[in-house]
Amino acid sequence: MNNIPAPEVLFELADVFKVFGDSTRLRILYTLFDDEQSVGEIAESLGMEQSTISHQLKVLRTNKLVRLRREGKQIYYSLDDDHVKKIIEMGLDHVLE
Amino acid sequence: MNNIPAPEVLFELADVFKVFGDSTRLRILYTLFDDEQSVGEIAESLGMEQSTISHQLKVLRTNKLVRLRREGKQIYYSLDDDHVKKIIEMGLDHVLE
DNA sequence: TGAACATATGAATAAATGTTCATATGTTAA
DNA sequence: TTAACATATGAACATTTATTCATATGTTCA
Repeated sequence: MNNIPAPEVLFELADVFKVFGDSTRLRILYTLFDDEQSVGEIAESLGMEQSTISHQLKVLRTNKLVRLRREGKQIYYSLDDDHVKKIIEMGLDHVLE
Repeated sequence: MNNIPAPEVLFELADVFKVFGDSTRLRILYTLFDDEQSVGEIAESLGMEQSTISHQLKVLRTNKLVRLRREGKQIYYSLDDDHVKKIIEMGLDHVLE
């Protein structure tokens, strides 16, 4: 796996890491580590504007890091797959070493 | 591991991912996957300005993703540890899935 | 010492990005 | 249908960031 990936893959890869590269998005992801939460719950729990959370959830969604489920008026977000946790764990290992 | 890390850890974590979130830096890291390279070699191989590479190597160095070794006039850079490869592999898995 | 070379660095600029405010969209219940 | 609520979205603004150019620093060799 020593070759540089094709440009479009490389840009996608950079984009994925960019998504993890913001503390607000990391906090949102951590909030979803245990179980799904509605937009309002996340905003409340992080003490941030609903709008901010919504914008960032869109970024997370676009990059397939979270998925959503509608239930009545609320929309519940959850982590999309296990990569998310693993990537964060890897990063944390590096920071804490 | 369900708790949100302390703010300063969180910011560090975001910073690390930020470093991976740029295609130039990813290309530099890939260039170093096999073995060490001098600044000039990297610049040449990527077809970019020496100055650009030097600036980005500094970012990589600051975040402990690469280390350097001086040999005469040249400075050879190499990956600092295995986390680097692993983190990139994880990201790639996510992109390619 | 001085010339040649390799790398680093500072300032400037353009582009990307996170947050806020205001408002739109969509859902529920009366 | 309308009111109330939850979420999404667009525009604006401030901040961050990647690249370039010019130049400084540091090393080798004559």
